[in-house]
Amino acid sequence: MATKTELRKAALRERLIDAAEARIEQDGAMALRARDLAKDAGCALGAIYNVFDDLDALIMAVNGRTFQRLGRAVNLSLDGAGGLPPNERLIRMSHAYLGFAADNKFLWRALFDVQMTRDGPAPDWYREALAGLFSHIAGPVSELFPDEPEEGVQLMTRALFSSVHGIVLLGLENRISGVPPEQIEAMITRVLGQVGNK
Amino acid sequence: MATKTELRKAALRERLIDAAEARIEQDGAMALRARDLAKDAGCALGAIYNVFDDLDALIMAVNGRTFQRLGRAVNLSLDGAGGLPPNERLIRMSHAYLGFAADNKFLWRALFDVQMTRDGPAPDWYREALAGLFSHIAGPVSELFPDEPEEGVQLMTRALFSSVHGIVLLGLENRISGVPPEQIEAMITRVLGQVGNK
DNA sequence: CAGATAGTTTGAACAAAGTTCAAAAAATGC
DNA sequence: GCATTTTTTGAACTTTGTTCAAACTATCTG
Repeated sequence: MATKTELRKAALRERLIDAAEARIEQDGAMALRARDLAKDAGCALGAIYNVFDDLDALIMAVNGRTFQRLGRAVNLSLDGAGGLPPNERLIRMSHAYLGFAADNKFLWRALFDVQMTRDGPAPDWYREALAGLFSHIAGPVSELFPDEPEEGVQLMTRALFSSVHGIVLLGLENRISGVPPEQIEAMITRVLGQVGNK
Repeated sequence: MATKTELRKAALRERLIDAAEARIEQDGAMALRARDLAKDAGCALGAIYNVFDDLDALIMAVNGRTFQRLGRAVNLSLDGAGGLPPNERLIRMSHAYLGFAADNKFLWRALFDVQMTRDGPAPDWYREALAGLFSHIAGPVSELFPDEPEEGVQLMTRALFSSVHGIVLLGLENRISGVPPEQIEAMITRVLGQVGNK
């Protein structure tokens, strides 16, 4: 049953995720402060810890939302692209990935940053969300390599995702390399354009 | 002139970098503690700040060393490989990159992690070290694409480095995906094996 | 409805951790 | 050998995440 207390708890949970999402979007996950969040959500400092184990857990909750949005963005890029050659579909998805990362820099980075801090394995839903992304890529890849066994397709899928991820990661990191978005797009296109050529 | 004081300062600097390197290698850059370092180096807590602006600057000094070692490792992989086809040379370098990252996980990660925390651009020597890595890749790439203008070669070079970096990054991040090293190697080989095929 | 009991929320207090800076120690100059 | 400058020191300050005894609220019972 949903007691009054449970409802309040759920509402607070929501408000905290909202606040954390806004703050991460603005300043990045590193800049999250428990006291700021409590103010934003209109609750006591300690209340955060009645709802989340720690701030990392709260960031992970935000990551859950971000993963949903990322998945939708990548999916959307395939709308009406069913007839295109697999190469082209891979490029579209990757460009969508780049676009999402560029538009949601801090939120997107939080997706991969937090994991590095933690010790244990990522939660199940997290691994599943990543697997979901992979599954979209596996389609075109298996079309590109029809003779490849299942295992090889999986490996290639993972490899291509990682490649695009790396290009986006270093491309957006303008402290290190700083490349304009059109060039990042061009890099993806060139690398993926090669794939499957005999 | 090298006064006695300056010599001591230089020696302390060295000891601090040694200590920080050892600690990062063991537990990662996140686990660096100013008080631990002071004990390790046999100096006062405040002495760290006479020699480095802050702990980030110390980590960057360690990164300097790590970059040197990484550069040597990648170079070494080309020893006696001058006659190999460019594809093969790219694969060798990338495998060396993977090997270094796997053997120096925390130190290698510090190379790219710290930048994300900072605001300003990376120091000159850092960008130059990265450019040095790129330059080794540019050779084989321009052989693979002889008709490509300089700019396109640079773009492709950056793209390939980023791809390999992404594969290594996600491959070693076993909280997220956890792939055995041989498979990471296979992923690199497959992606780079495609490059340049017409 | 009042009082007792169980559950919830609160924010002051605690425990790190990076950084500063007045005072002590050391080096240098005369 | 004293005075002055420079260097080194570590206690103190600040900022954080996190805890937990106390205050508060809700629920139950007669």
